[in-house]
Amino acid sequence: MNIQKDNTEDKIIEAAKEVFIKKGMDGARMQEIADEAGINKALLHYYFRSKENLFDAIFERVVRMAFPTISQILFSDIPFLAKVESAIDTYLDVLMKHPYLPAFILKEINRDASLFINLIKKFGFDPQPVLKVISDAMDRGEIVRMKPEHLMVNVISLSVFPFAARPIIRYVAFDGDEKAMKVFLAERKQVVKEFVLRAIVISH
Amino acid sequence: MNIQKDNTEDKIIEAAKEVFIKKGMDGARMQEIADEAGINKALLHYYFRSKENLFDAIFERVVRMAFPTISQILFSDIPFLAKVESAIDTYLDVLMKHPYLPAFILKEINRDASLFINLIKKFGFDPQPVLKVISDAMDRGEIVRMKPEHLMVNVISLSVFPFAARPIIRYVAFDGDEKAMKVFLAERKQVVKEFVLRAIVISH
DNA sequence: TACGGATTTAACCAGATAGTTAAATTTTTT
DNA sequence: AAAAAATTTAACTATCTGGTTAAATCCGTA
Repeated sequence: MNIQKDNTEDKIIEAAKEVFIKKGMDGARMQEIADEAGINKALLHYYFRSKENLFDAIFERVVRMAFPTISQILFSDIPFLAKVESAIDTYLDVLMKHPYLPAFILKEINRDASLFINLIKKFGFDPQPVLKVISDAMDRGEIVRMKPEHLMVNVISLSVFPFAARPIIRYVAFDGDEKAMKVFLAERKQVVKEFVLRAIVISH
Repeated sequence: MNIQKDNTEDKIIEAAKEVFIKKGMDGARMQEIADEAGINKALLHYYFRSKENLFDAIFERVVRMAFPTISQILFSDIPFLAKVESAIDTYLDVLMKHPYLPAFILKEINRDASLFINLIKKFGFDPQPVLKVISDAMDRGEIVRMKPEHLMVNVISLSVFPFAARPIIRYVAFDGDEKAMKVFLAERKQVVKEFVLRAIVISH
C-alpha cells in the first residue's frame, strides 16, 4: 500500500513543482502536471482533490527550500561580519541550485499575499532575533549604524534580485548569452560579500 | 470623430493598465477591463482587436514608465559619485510613484522574455555607454574596481527589489503594517545612496 | 436632414480547463 | 484466492473566457 503510493505521490510532487515553478498557479494546467508525472488526470485528482490543494502543498515545499535556516549562522559565536559573509554564501548556494525560485515566489506572493503570511505563521518564523543580532553589532560598533531592517533588505536584495531579473539582465548586459549570465551569477557570491562588507565596515 | 475616440481609447488604456498591473496577462479578464473603462466588451474589441494586442500596448507604456531616461544624468559633466546619487534619486522617485511596476514587469518578463527583448530592440537601448561611464570612473580611480555590470546590477537590485518583494517585507519586517512599509520605502532613497557610496568610494 | 462612425445590446460560438464519475483493470495486501 | 487499494479509460459536466456578430441606437457633422 505504501511503496506504490509514496512513489506516485512523489512523482506528482516533483512534476507539479516543475510545472508550477515554470508556469505559475495561473499558467499551470492539471493535464500538464499529470503528463509530466506520467499518470492521468483522474489519478491526479485522486491524490490531490483540487489544483489549489496541490498548489498549496507545492508552495510550502518551495518556500521551505527558498528560506534555508540561517539561525545557526546568525546566532553562532563568530564576529558579525563573518555571519554576514556566511549568510550570503548560504543564500547564494541555494539560489544557484534553484535559480527560478525567486521569480516564482515573487509572482505568487504578489498574486496572493496570504499564501506567504499563512506559511510564516505555520513556520512560526520571527524576524526580531535576526534584527536584534544586527542592531547589537551596531551597538558594539562593529558596523555602521542604520535601521537593521534596511541592512537585512539590502543583503537580500543584492542576493535575490539578479535571479528574479535574470531574463532582463541576460539580455541587456550579456546580449542574451546564457553562459555569460551563469558566470555572472556565479560571481555574485564574492561580489555581494565584498560590496556589503565595504558598505558596513567602519572606515577610519 | 476624434474628441470622442481619443477619450475612449484613453479610458481603455488607463483601465487596462490598472487591471493588467494588478492581475497580470494571465489573470486579467477582458470583461474586467471593459467594466473598469465603463464600456462593454464589444467596444473593447472594436478598439483593440485582441487581448494580446491590448497587452502589448500597455506593456510598452509601462516599460517606458519604469525605465526613465537617465542618459542626461550619466553622460553629464558631474563627478561619477554625483551621477550615482542622481540616478538612484531618479529611479526611486519613479518607483515611489508606481510601486507595483517591478512586480508586474518581473512577472511578465519571466512569462515571456521576448516581450522585453522586442521592446529593447524597438527602443534601441544600448547598455554599453552606461557600462563605459562606470569603468571610466574606475580607471580614473574615483571608485573601487569591479565588473561594471555588477555595480549596475547592485544599484538596481537595491532600488527595485524592496518594491517587488513588498508583501513579504511588509509582513515579515513590519507585521503587515502598510504605513510602516511606506515609511520604509521612502527611506530607501537615502539608505541606498549611502550604502552604495560607502561600498564604492576608495577608503584611505 | 442624411450620413457615418461610435456605442450598446444581447446573444452566441468555440475552445480550454477544472473537476467528476463509473466501470474496468491492474497491483498489492491479507 | 479473495479483498482492498491503486490506476486507467473515457466520457461527461459545468464554467469560464476570448472573441464574434448583427441589429439597433446614439451623435456629431456635412
